[in-house]
Amino acid sequence: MTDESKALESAADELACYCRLGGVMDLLSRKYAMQVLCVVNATEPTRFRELEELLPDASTSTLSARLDELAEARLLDRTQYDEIPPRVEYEMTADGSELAERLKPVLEWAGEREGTTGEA
Amino acid sequence: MTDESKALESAADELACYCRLGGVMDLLSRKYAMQVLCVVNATEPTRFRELEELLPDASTSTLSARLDELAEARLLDRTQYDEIPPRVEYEMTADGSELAERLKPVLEWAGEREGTTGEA
DNA sequence: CAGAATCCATTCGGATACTG
DNA sequence: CAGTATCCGAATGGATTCTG
Repeated sequence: MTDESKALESAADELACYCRLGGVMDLLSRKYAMQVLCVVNATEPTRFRELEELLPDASTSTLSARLDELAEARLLDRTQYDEIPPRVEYEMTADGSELAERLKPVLEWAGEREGTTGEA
Repeated sequence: MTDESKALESAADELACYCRLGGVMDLLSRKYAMQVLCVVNATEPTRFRELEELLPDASTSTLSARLDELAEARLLDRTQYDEIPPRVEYEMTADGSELAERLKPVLEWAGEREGTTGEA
């Protein structure tokens, strides 16, 4: 088998996959989901308050929802310390970390593009 | 300056960016947007019909909407040939292609994860 | 501090039908 | 073939208020 046909085959495999990404992609498509992942990945252990400061446009409830979803999907871990005042920390799971690394180039691209394109 | 402090600085830069990704991320967060980008990137020039076959879960109107948005954001180009029957082809712009390449690892990860995680 | 709960406007996306 | 137009229910996210 030639390299070329191998390349074609793997392209076909990828394509076949693209139609069945369901669950995870829906999760990632929710507002700030990718940002949350990358911010936690870059600052872990991360507290709720930090997240709010780093993503000021996101509302408390949205952030909270995203955190729950990502934790339930085992992309990140939530650890609660019963102190006063209460403290909660979020950290990446191995899976979440892997995803965040792959997400980074995308968000960086998005960051560079801001302002680059003249948008009305 | 040490490598370490450089790393910290760039981490800070990245973080500062994550709060201002607005527009593009909203675009990418719409349903099937990332898939469309990657499918076109892998099959260009791509016709509407192909897209529908490769992403059968997406409705005509959703696909159409996504294509419009991505074209308007100059992530892909739309070329219309006035033949009978009509033919339209979508291709990546340089920008879109760059993004699609960065998106690929993410979608691949998503593909591998399907079935891997016991989801109800 | 770290959310949970509630309420609501808006958006999104699917189905369907129609067009050049 | 390649959409567009319309309609509508479902889901989403923001604001606000309250709690352990």
